[in-house]
Amino acid sequence: MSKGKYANIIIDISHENVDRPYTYRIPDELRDSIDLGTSVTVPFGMGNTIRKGFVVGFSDYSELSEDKLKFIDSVPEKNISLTDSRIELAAWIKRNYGGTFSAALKTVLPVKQKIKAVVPKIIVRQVETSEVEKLIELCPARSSARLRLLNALLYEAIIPKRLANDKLHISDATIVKLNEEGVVDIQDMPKNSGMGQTVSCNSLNLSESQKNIVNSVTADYDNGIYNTYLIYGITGSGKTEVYINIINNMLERGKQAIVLIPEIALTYQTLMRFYNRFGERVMVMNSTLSQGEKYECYKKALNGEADIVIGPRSALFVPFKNLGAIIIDEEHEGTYKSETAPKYHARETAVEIARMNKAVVVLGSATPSIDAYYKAQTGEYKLFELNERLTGNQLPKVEIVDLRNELRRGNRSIISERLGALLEDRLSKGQQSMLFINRRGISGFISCRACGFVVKCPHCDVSLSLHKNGKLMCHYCGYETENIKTCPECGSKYISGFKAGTEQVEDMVNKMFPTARTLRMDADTTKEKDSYEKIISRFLDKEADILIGTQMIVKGHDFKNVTLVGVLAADMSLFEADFKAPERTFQLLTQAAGRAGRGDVAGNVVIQTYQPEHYAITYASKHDYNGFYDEESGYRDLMDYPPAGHMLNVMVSGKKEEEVNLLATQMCTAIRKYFKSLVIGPAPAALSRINDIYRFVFYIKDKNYNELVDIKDYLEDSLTKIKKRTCTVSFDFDPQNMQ
DNA sequence: AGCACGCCGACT
DNA sequence: GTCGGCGTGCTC
Repeated sequence: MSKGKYANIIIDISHENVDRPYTYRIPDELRDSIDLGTSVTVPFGMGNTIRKGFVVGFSDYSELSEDKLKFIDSVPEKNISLTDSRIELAAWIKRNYGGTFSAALKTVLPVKQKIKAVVPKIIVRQVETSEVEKLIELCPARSSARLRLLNALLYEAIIPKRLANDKLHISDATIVKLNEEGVVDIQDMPKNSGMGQTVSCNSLNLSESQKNIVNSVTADYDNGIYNTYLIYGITGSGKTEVYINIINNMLERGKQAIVLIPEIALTYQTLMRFYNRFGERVMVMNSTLSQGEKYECYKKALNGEADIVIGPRSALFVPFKNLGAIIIDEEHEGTYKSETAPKYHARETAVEIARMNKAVVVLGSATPSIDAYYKAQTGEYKLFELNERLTGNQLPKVEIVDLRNELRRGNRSIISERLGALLEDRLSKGQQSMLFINRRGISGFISCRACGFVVKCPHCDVSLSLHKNGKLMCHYCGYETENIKTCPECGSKYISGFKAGTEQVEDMVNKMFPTARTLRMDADTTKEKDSYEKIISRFLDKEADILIGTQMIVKGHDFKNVTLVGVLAADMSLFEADFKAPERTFQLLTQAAGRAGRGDVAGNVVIQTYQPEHYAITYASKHDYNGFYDEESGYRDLMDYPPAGHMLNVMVSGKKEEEVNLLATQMCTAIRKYFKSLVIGPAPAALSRINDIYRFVFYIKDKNYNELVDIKDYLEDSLTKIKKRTCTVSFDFDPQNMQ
């Protein structure tokens, strides 16, 4: 980006009221030392208080007249302080994932929300109550707020400031006045006590292969080698214990660690294992944490009050001073990719943060993402395997049921004869079952219930979606064709979109087994706070025989009494309009299968599908990750899909359809003219209109990621040259879901 | 966050 | 009228 006449500066005040760029004039003598991300000091506010700020952009003209703009005050000596490294990180995120600089800054730095106090303060009474009584008598009747506070101080020697502000409606001005008079003192809320007991290392009962991982990682670290490691370990092979021991070694070296977990998988048990080992040195962040509470976590990290943070994607940005390791559990999970701009991937960002801080990254999964395993194959990551179950129990028996045969035999229900028989058997034995209905990709693909044929795009090899206009459409390239009434393969008229929800399944089960007690878990039944945990614990307490649910039932939980898992329509996720569909299907099926027989009794898994010969399903049924990887990565290579190549998804949205379409088309034309990367589209997005905002997407493919970054920079730069812009443009690198 | 503006009740 | 507390809104 070229330097303009003015600098856009974000003021370093973590408060949303001032969280926007301000335009400043650049003094000539400072012009050379000012760049994107430079920290500067500027006069701010009516009193022209000198404050710190960050340069987040340049512009040539301003909406305000020039005489109203102030000059940048100075550029302080460039010290590599923590904030600077955060800016560097924000710059990296902005460069690699697009979006605004302030959005990147905001992902990296916590912003204080409206009501939340950043530092909880307390008001401490400094005088005797008799003195307070005198002050109340002397208090003029107009000083109502002062009176309220004094009255409260008669009863309480210490009042949390937030309570005084919110509940007693006393503004800071009143409190400050009383403070100046020496009546009260304003102090920080005291910390919870008892911090920092050290925990001795006891890696006693690690298996040989577990020890090997811990020792190699630690030895590398001690030799100044900061690698990224991928632990491919089947469910129950003890990955958590490996993480704990690596972290422990880091703590012994005075380093800190970040542990990322997919939101839903942070179970009470996992948490307690960390607490038992590391006590109060552990901070937990969950997704329900407010910005203010996140800010508290960041502060604790800066003050050295904690050494370990466990949390979702955003925990990555906890600013430890001596970061030693970043652990990413269930590395393959889609939640590690941000859905809002900047759409960063936690895995790649973790690797970058580790590089900046000289730390190691440890990834773990029972079904590694193709991306990560690919990098392990090329040597970019170091691979470890854990392939024995510590408890020694066997993997469950997996059967595939061909739903096309069920239809032929006249069974139109969603539950096959075989699954029905097994359910009955488990009910009679008092054992529990889980029915998993794969809701992913439910939107729109057309398949034949007689032969399993799926209508696909002739150019992109993804399934076509049924549009409201009654036509079938490809969301990659915009290819369009008429909907079909009969199957072109077998002539059956049972060709349509697949419709089945958890509710219908529950009704069906209740009809088939009137005595069975069922529990349902899906987006509807888990809306309320804690309802997810409630359903899980009710099922653990054997309050139900059958748990029916969407993907959320197959993540992470150990149900000792479950001996049967039924996957109702495995291929649903297989044909969503997305090249990652087979990968996700394989992962889901493997996880679902892993839920059966975790106790002493061997389990059964029934996978119902219209596509029994699809490689994602056959390899999952054989517990064969490597077989699946070989086939899938070969396919990605062939199509230049990630990780073999890279993709950039550009979404253009705006109120007027023609304008959006025009801009998207112009952008595509320009890229085709100036770059040699392959451009696909534009096409209307899968959700082509949301709240009367029209959305068009196009894709750019290239072997070289940086080529895509250049295209993004080019597009962003040309966008700033458009005077009146009515459309917004957002970027998604190597998208998790196609739009 | 922190400063000033202006509203409003109270006192001269 | 004038003084001063206290909430509100703005800061390039």
